[in-house]
Amino acid sequence: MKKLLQIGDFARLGGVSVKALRFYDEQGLLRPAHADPQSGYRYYTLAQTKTLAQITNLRAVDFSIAEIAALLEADASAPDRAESILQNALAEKRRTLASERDAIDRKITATHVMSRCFGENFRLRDDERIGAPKLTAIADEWVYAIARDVPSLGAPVTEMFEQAEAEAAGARADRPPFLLFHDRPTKPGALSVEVCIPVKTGEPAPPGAKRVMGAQAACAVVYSGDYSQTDDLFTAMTDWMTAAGLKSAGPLREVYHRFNAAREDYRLPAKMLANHKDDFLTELQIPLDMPSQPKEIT
Amino acid sequence: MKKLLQIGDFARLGGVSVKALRFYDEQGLLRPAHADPQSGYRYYTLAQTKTLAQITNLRAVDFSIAEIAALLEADASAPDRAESILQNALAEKRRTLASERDAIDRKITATHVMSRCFGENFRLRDDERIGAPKLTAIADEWVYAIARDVPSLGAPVTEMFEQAEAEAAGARADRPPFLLFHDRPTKPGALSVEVCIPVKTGEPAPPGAKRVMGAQAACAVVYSGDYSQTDDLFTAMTDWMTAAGLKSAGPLREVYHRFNAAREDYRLPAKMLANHKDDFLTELQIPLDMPSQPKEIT
DNA sequence: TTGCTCCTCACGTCACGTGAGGTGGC
DNA sequence: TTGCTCCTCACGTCACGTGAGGTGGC
Repeated sequence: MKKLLQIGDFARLGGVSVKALRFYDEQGLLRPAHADPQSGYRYYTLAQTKTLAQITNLRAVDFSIAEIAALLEADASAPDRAESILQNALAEKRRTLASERDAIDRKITATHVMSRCFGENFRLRDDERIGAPKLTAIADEWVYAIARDVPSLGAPVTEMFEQAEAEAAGARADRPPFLLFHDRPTKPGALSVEVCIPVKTGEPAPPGAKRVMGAQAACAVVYSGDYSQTDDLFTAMTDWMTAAGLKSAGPLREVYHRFNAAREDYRLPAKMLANHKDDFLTELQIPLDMPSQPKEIT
Repeated sequence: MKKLLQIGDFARLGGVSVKALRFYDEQGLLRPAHADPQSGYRYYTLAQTKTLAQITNLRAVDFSIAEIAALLEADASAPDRAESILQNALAEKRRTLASERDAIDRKITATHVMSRCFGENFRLRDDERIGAPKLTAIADEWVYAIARDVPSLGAPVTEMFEQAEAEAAGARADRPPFLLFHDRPTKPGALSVEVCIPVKTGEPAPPGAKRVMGAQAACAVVYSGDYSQTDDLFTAMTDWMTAAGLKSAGPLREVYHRFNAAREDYRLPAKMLANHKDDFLTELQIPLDMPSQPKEIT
């Protein structure tokens, strides 16, 4: 005759709450060995500490109730394969935990960066056309790109965009085009730039498309109005970054959220178009060099 | 005249969802610069990207909405103290994040331990009086303790418990008493044991009480019935631990969840008492040496 | 006029914790 | 009989995401 434990005793022995046991019952993870149909009282056996230990051990390393249910199910229905199923699940959980730890490390680094940024109070200048600098991530993008050395910005770049938009038209994605400033001009005085038109990323990869890498961290500022402000703003941003102790890593990016397009046949969504330069919306992004080992900074 | 942005545009520029902006409005974190009373449409200015950047930056390092609200409030109502308030909040968040990272490290270690334990399938032997071994933490405890070298278990230890219960009676806590086996007997053949009666931990610390340290990880087995099984079970547990690649660190602990007490005046709660030895509930706990650097184990 | 964007509810998330109000068992 | 334990709802958590169903603006 097996000894039956009341839910409170079983909970204390197992180091869980009575509420948790009722929840596991409801979820089908751990049914009491006996339940009084009259009173509803739940009774458990010592043998059930095995299942409970499996549950608490798996919960302790962040398995969800659903995952645990699947593992217990495998244990019951396919005991011979259960071991390898479990080892695989543990190995994958390890990878998940490792990437969570990396995410936390990045957050710790970010607090150090913010400690210095906030001293600068997130203010570049008192111009209502200019937003506040923000820390952000830049996603990788599939784009149709044209790279070229140009003598100056303006007309030559516009022409590159016209060409790229026309060629990308069929596969164009709904995301804003941008310009990369590569810091290796081949002729003195020339600018090395690359125009990028985001394209749809279906299978297969669109012909002629390439992948442009983003950045885990970047400093970004949005501004409205014409492009004559770009130079000044870039200088202000680098000053601000210097004051905040940040270093750039990678090419400057100018993103055109709202801009003027000469022709109708680029199939641009209406939200990207602005007829007057006062309505332009542009963003400058500077990828940041985030220290990967924040431990010594305090 | 300030340029007003629709919620969708503002969301895209800020890298957040429209739903998030509505939520921040509702929570009072970021009210739109203008709201059309007729249509309910929300409109934002570029200047508001500053507040949005503060929100997203703080969210990115795990500040809650309530914490951010408090920080923004401080920024608005006490601008001179805001900087130091923020630096303090960041420093504390850093500590929180660091301890979360440590917790994740411990979980990763635990997955390695479990990889080996599950191979042993959490089964010691087919005896329904014996529960499954589980991994658990042992909490620190305030106890009234008596340490002594005894020639054997049984009567001498019972006497120590009687004495300790009697002396601790007034301050006794509702937790089970336990016995520590110290592995440094002073005479050959003698056992060095310490009986521990948990006491209430009010202020001030109870007279004569001492703090017994727990363990971050331990292997534990619950069994019912009399104490003649202890030796066998301890051997089985150490065998199981060896097979699972675990090492003990610290004194064995025997916890008496349900036991026989000769006298009524110890003020023991009824749930701890058992008149017959078949109803005894006892737990053996072996503190574990958890490797703190799991990185090299794969 | 057609799309597109916007609006306000209402509900779901995840693993329980926190009562409320009532009953069963020693 | 008195406490204590147990029961079943019902609701809250946290920061939004996911529709449903409807309206406003270019």
